[in-house]
Amino acid sequence: MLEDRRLAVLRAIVDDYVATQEPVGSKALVERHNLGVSPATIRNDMAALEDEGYITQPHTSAGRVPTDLGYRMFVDQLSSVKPLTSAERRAIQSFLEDAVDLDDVMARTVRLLSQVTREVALVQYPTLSRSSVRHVEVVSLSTTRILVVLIADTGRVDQRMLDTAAPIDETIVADVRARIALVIGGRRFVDVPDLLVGFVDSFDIHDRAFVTAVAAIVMELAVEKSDQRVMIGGTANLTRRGDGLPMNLQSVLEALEEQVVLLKLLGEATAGDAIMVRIGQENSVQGMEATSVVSTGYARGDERVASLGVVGPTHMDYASNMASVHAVAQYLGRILSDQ
Amino acid sequence: MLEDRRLAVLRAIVDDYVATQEPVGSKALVERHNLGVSPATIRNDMAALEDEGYITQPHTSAGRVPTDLGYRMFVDQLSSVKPLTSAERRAIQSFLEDAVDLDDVMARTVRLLSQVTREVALVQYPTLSRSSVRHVEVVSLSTTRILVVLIADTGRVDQRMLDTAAPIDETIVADVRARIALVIGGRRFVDVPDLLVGFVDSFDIHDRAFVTAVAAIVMELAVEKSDQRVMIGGTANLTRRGDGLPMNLQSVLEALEEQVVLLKLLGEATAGDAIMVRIGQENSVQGMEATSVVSTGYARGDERVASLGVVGPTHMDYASNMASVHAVAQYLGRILSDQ
DNA sequence: ATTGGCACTCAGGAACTTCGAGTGCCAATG
DNA sequence: CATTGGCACTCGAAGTTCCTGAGTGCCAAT
Repeated sequence: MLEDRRLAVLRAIVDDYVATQEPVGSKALVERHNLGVSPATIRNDMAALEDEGYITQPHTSAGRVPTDLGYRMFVDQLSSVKPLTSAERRAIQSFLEDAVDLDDVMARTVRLLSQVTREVALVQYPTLSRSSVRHVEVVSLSTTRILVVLIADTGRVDQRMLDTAAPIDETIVADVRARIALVIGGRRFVDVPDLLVGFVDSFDIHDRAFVTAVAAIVMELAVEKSDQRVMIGGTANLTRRGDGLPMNLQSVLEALEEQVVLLKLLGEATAGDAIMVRIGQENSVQGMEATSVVSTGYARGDERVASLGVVGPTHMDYASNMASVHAVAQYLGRILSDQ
Repeated sequence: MLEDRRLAVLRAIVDDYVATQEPVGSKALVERHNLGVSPATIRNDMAALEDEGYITQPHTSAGRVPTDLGYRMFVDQLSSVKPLTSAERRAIQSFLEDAVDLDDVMARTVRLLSQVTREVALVQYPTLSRSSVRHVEVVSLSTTRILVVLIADTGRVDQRMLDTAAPIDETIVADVRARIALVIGGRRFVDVPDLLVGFVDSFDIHDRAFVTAVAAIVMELAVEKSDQRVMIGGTANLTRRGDGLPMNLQSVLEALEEQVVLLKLLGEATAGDAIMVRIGQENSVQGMEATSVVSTGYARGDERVASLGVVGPTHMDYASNMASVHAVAQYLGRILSDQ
């Protein structure tokens, strides 16, 4: 009972602080939320919450502000993800389904997510590893420059250039193209390295240098590059908060320019459709100590292919952002799967 | 003689203001630059310059600040583009030449340009129209989903998905692929629409719906989509300037999220290797009244293929930014051309 | 455990003052 | 006539002081 009210108080503090961005005091609390007790009682609870590390005072004689730990507790208490309104659902759906290609789908998703949450949105491209090779193409751009293109059945297209020391004959290019297509066409990306074992040996000794290079590139494309790309949008939302300096804008913008950082933020695979929330220092990225990340995976059919999420200040509206991230991930998965 | 000194004064004012960001007064001017006259004389000149609209006072009893017109005059006076140091040149070259594919080249260019200038950098993807079709691919991802891929001899790869009403037979896909490759393979992108006239008619009546759709997509890829992509980087540099509010960060960030805006900023084709400078209100984009753009074209071989440039506050260092933009454009052109 | 009462704290804002860089104008000068 | 030193004037920025009120912790009473 007593514990229950403490939690309610914490929840109320987070709610108010997220809404107003100002430290919240005991009196304001009892007014806005109808807890059936007096301010003095709340003060006792607040003192206790402060002892336990959930809230803190910016300075004596000011209200309380949640700590990272407080937000964590708040988020963990959040049981059910509140569903979106049907209008929102419709908007999402119709906005996404007009996309013309994978790039467009990703771009629309980023834009959608950033607009709905009013935070910075991140969307990772579908991983190749679980999908299979729809087509492989080897094209010569000039006599010493070859382009290797891999098309996945998700519609994702990756390419890589290769500059050769010696000029390459067109017939060899055609030969490599045909044979490599035969070997890996229709196979899963994860299997590509195994399939290519011994591939080089079947070629004339004179061409092996070239073929080796091509095979290496195909493997790189199939494995390494697979989950490297993250699209970002809505950075303007970082400036939205009233000039308060909850975080260092410069360092956040800098961090967000690094693909590696974005991947790190989206985090490792989460099980199932769980929504991951990383609060403040929980994400260990330099310069982003004052930001939180809400992310989740999305699936194509049954298979989880990548992640998406939003980045914002620790005092974000976790409940609604979690709902939005969840919903967008659902719809994105649907768009990628059906049709 | 008199006019000469006025120009010198204007130049000095711009120099100092760009360096310090603070209104510059007559006394400070004569101290920092050795104009051989007294502050009183400078004051007279400044009054004249103000009458002509080149400078202005934020308030009475403060120094002068250049107006857009003042910057314009300053830039127009800038005759020779000062060359970079050899160390800079080497850095640029080595940084760019490690790129593995076109995306990488673009990404590296953006990063380079933003780091060198410490401004926001924009780089447009090479236009297709002047280059030719290296390869065209039609792949079925599922029975009702077709992917069309166009590869340019610049190494640029564009794709687009097509969802069909009825399932499409694989043999037809192969047929279309072969025939369309025959028709447009090796031809210039600009000629593609002409070449496709009558293409559909050579197919069986039952397949025409599908073939028409594919042809339409190919044309779109070849023409419309051709110069739509601009890569951006270095937005963190917007926050660099001491908290002064020379421009509305939010609106600038918002504007920079729109591809269309970026294209508009880079502007129409400039003749030759001229460097275009748009100061303040000269670029008519909503929300970017307080920013300037320095841009130029870059060429692949002899043909100008696209633009790149930087965006920053009107009080940017025009001279050095122009030099950097010019140099990066040169090297980018070289990387794209040779090898 | 809860509550009303009460003294205490202290950031933020208002009002006021000071300081000095910078200006415009004018009379003097070569 | 362009240039210059002199001089009175202006006014934003920065510093100082004071006040207010939201908010606190503690205690005695219920």
